Amino acid sequence: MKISDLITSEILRMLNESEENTAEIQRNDFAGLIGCAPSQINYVLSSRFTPEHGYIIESRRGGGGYIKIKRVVMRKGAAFMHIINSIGDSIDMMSARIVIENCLQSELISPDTARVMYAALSNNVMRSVPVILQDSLRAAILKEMLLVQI
Amino acid sequence: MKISDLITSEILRMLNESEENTAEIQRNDFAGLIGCAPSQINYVLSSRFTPEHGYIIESRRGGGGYIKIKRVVMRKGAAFMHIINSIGDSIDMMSARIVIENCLQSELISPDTARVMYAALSNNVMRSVPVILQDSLRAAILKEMLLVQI
DNA sequence: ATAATAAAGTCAAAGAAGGTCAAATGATTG
DNA sequence: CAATCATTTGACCTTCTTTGACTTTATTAT
Repeated sequence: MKISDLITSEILRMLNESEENTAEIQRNDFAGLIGCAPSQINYVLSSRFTPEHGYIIESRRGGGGYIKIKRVVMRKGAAFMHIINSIGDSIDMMSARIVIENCLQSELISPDTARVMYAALSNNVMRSVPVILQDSLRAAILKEMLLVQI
Repeated sequence: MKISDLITSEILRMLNESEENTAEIQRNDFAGLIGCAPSQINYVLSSRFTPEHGYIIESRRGGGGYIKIKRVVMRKGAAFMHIINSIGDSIDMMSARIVIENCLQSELISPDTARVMYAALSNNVMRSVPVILQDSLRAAILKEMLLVQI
């Protein structure tokens, strides 16, 4: 019964139906169709269709305005390098989860591998080092694990 | 009559009734139904529905949040638990390597999984924490990763 | 050009969950 | 009986969602 999920799945449906991996919407109309505040479309886009998730957004305001959501498809090596570079020296658990889910969804890694990754980054592990070191440790572990996937 | 036991049996009932070996609850509603503090649900989950017990928990916060309890089939059970228990709170890299090779030999884990494990325990990772913490960190990571192999 | 109109963007507040931790209490065992 | 272990509770924290008021940008009609 979550509106965000409805919006998400509707966009995904449009993307799947499109030959171009592109969905184009009119924000206000779309919001009216779903039955939500227009700004909620922005919320969904910025929380689930970011470059980290593998999407590019393009839009125009004013009369005849639109929002275009493009799904980008990369080859494995390039995709991983991109992901690894985006991690940097430090990452919090939320972002790490997004990275793993994204890899899983685009089938860059198997569910088995994802589970091992989650395990290596779990709270139980993080608890064994001081809080100040956790984000950098998490980044180090995640990057190493992604590196061997290439 | 212990409330924890009530919660436990209620969850088990839901699992048994489910075709998917999955129970999904709304923490606050469920707590209200049972008549206990919401946080007690967490207590029960973390004391009786852990990976060691053969369950995987997944949850989301915020509006429309939920807790999903999945029962997983333990196919490797006993031998595995023995290995995990033998690790203790601290392990050096040589011993860790032996553990992984052992699991690999006995086909408890796949070569892919072994590679991820080695990555998570690599020097690059260890370098990000003080030397005194390295052996305990290594043990924590290894145990968590083995635990999800069950 | 200007003004009116038609989009989309931003941001912060409020609401809706679940998570954590430690203190208090209760149960078990040596 | 003391010590340890398990349970219960509540206060506080973090994350996710929803909404709406206000801003910015583009187009169109005057």
